[in-house]
Amino acid sequence: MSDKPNYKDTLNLPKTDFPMAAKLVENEPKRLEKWRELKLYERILESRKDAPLWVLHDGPPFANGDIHIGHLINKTLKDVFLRWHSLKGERTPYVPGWDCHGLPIEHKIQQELGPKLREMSTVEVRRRCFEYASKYATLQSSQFQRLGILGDWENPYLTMKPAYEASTLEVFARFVEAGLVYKQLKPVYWSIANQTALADAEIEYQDRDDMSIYVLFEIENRDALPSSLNAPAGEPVHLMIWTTTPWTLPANLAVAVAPQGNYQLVTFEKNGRRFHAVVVDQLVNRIAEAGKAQVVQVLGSAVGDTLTGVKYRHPFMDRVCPVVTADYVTFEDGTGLVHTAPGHGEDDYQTGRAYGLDIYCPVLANGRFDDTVPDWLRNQLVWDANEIIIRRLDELGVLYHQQTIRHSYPHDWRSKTPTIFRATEQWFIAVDKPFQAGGQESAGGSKSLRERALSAAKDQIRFVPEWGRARMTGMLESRPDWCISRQRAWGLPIPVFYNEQGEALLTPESVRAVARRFAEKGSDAWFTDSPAELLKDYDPGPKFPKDKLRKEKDIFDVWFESGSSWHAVLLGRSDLRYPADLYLEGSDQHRGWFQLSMLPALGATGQAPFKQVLTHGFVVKPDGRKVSKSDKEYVTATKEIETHGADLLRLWTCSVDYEGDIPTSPQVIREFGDKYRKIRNTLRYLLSNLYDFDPSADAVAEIPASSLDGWASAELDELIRQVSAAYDNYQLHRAFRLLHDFCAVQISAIYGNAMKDRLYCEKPDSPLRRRCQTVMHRMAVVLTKLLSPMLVFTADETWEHLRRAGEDADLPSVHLARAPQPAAEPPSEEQRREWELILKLRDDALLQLDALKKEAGLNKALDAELVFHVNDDAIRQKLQQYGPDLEDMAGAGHHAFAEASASESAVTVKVLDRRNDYQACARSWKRRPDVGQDPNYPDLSLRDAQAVAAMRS
RNA sequence: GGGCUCGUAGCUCAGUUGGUUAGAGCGCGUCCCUGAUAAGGACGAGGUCAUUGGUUCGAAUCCAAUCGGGCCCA
Repeated sequence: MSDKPNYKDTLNLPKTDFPMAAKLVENEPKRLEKWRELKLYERILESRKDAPLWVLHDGPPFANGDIHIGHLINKTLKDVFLRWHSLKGERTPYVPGWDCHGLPIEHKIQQELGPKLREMSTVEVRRRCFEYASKYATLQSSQFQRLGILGDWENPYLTMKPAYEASTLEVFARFVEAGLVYKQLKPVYWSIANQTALADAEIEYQDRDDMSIYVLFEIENRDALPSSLNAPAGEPVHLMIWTTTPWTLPANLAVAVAPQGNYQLVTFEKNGRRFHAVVVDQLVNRIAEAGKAQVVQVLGSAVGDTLTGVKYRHPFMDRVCPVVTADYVTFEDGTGLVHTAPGHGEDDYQTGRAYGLDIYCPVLANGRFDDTVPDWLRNQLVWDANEIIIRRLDELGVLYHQQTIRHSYPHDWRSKTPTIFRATEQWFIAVDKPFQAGGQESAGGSKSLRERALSAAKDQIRFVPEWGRARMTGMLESRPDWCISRQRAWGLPIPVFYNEQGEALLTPESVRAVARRFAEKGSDAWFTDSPAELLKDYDPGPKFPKDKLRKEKDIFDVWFESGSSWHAVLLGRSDLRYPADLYLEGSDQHRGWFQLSMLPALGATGQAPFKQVLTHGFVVKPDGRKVSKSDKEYVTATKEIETHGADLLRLWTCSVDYEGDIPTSPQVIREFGDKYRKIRNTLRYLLSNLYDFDPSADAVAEIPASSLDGWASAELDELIRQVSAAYDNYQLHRAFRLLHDFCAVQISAIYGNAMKDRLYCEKPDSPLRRRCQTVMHRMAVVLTKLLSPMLVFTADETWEHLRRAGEDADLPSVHLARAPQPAAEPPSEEQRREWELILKLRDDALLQLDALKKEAGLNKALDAELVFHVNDDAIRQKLQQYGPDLEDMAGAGHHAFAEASASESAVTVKVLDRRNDYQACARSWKRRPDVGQDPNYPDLSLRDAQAVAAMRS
């Protein structure tokens, strides 16, 4: 220690227990415990029980595995918006949910059971699935809670709960009532090995060698051919098609052409034999080459559209079929004419429906042909049929060419065998059939689901971002009827019964009868109870004797269940309301949950289930590409939370523009820690300078505008306005940046830095110091509140270290507080210009200080003096009101005024090195002319001398 | 292949109805402070606004095409 007088003890140096290191990982769980004891969620709702409701309806994640980064982003966004609305004083109940039924869980259980599966009953398998889903719903619940998501975690909704199942059936009953449910054949992936339908998720693509063939179909009505083809009189004319699945030819019911394609009638010669065939112009040469044939001549051409009306005779089935047009016809392979079998392909099926063709499928569940085909094919396995059919076509003289190709082909992922497309009976909801919604005559009259959905998307829903509307509209325009049946065990049974004649019993009341049973016993009842028990109080009439009924085997598409959540949750709970204010999910849900919630809601009530739809993008690697689990950039949500704490992950989520892709990696998140620390340290600095400040006793009522305090106060008001607007518009990254930059610039670089001298050196209760503390205290309160939706843990921690007054005084948590309001109207234009001038002078001074540092070794701004050259009395008087701000804003020791020369602008600042002119005050380190003027304290400036004297008296 | 969408400094973001040398914060570099100290401050270097071609007196901003991503389909 030096023997110079040490004045450090006489300073009001910052003091606080608020630690610099957050130790989030260690401390967050303790705070969760505090909230639990406080019953924070219930308490917040209670404190807003008469306030307007704001309802966000949670989309149910699948109850499978740990939460991942997408869940983290989704739930964080929901929580932040809920908390913002709560901060604004609204009542924001939040009921989380889980999607529990479905294939992934059923598969998992099947894998676990292995061969034992065959010995188990459906009910036993379903019980395992139930346990599995319960386990993961519980696990994810705890992980979400660890993230700080506030909600009714004691009473979440699960789609497999009996009450929920019954509610889903009620939605179905309304569809039945509206007359929109029907049954029809539709091709699905079919595993011959397991004799079962397969979902998309059960398909894996493997390379396979198949025989591809070019086949000639003879045209039946030659007079329908466009004359521009110049078909030669008296000779047969053919359509040439190409297929890699010869076994589907018996089910051929049409040939599709591209409506805008340019087709030619070509005379080919192969092995000395001539024939005329229609093919697309750009493939003529490739066809000739492939078949080692010559193009003798091109007879004529015609556009695809003009070929409709042409009919051809099937080469070995007794039928005549049409030429149709389809958009999916391409000219990359084949002939430009596509063999169409509506019972054996998705595209073919759509075309078949469009043209009113049969959905004909002569293939049985065991992969063998039925009796509707010629003798020579009957009972043949489709794979064997390939060769038989090719041989037959050759014999008939209509096989132009055959060659082996290797292509990627869908396989059953369990048996590893190739699948086929096979038409089976499925249940549908009609989207184009007009109906009366839910008995509400006023709700749109007699319109179809599609019309209602399009109209709702057009002008009844707000989309964030706005382009969601276009995306949803496009999907609604093109979507086919909704196929709601699945051939699975783990799901909600479709409550249909069949009598001995195979007629279906499906009425609103039969569905409701089953729903009542499910509400009591859960949907397992479908597998344990008899039809008579399931229909207990319902009389289906003489056509359907209860003791002779057979139960449907199909279950619902899980989307029908999650898409009915508005009914089970929003209408089913008294604390919520229908429709919801907001649905918020990833942008993939335009097709998924958003659309498939809208359809049931419109079908049952005529009203969309949400007023606003918000979507967020997906996580990608820093280079913008898709991430996979094996990438080093893959982020494991649970691991990141354990490493950095939830608040950091939450803040990071709020910092990115979620409308687009979200670049992420462990490194990105780690480096983001700087932003958190900046905010935390700024809060800590504010708190540390408020240790002796009691807002209810020490606050200064008037903050003069012409002061840094006035400027800072106005900046804070502006921050409140802008952050509030950003939250209201769901622009979290904007809110984050405003808050962060306010900490970094307004407080840390400018205001907080400038105020050090007076905070530390003025006597504790000096007006100047108290005025600054008044502003800083408001800053701390405002920042804590505005940050509280994002930094739920840190803001609450800050709250505890903050001495509070008024309505905030007794609140045990910041999450019970109300949003901050600006203290004053926005400043006048004139006032704004005045502050701009002050900050401009500050910038000038800092540049000069930097120059002096480099040129003269002036390292401490306190050794410098700012001299303001002013040639305007009004400006001088204005500046003088700023007092010590004029030196403190640049960290200088002293300031003075001087006359400006006429050539200079109204006011300029000159920075002077005063190391050889003034003494430095031993206490404030400010170098100024008044040091030593008080004989009792020869080493102090007057201000410091008075401060020390006051404290020692 | 189709629908929707994105592409501004190393990173995260601003850039209103087209108008002076394209901004901020962070990071980085250099330096300062040591009374916010595993903190704080100052200054500085970074961009052919994905590319190309149009419209215009003038375009990051409007139009078209191309390239490269993403989501959903096929």
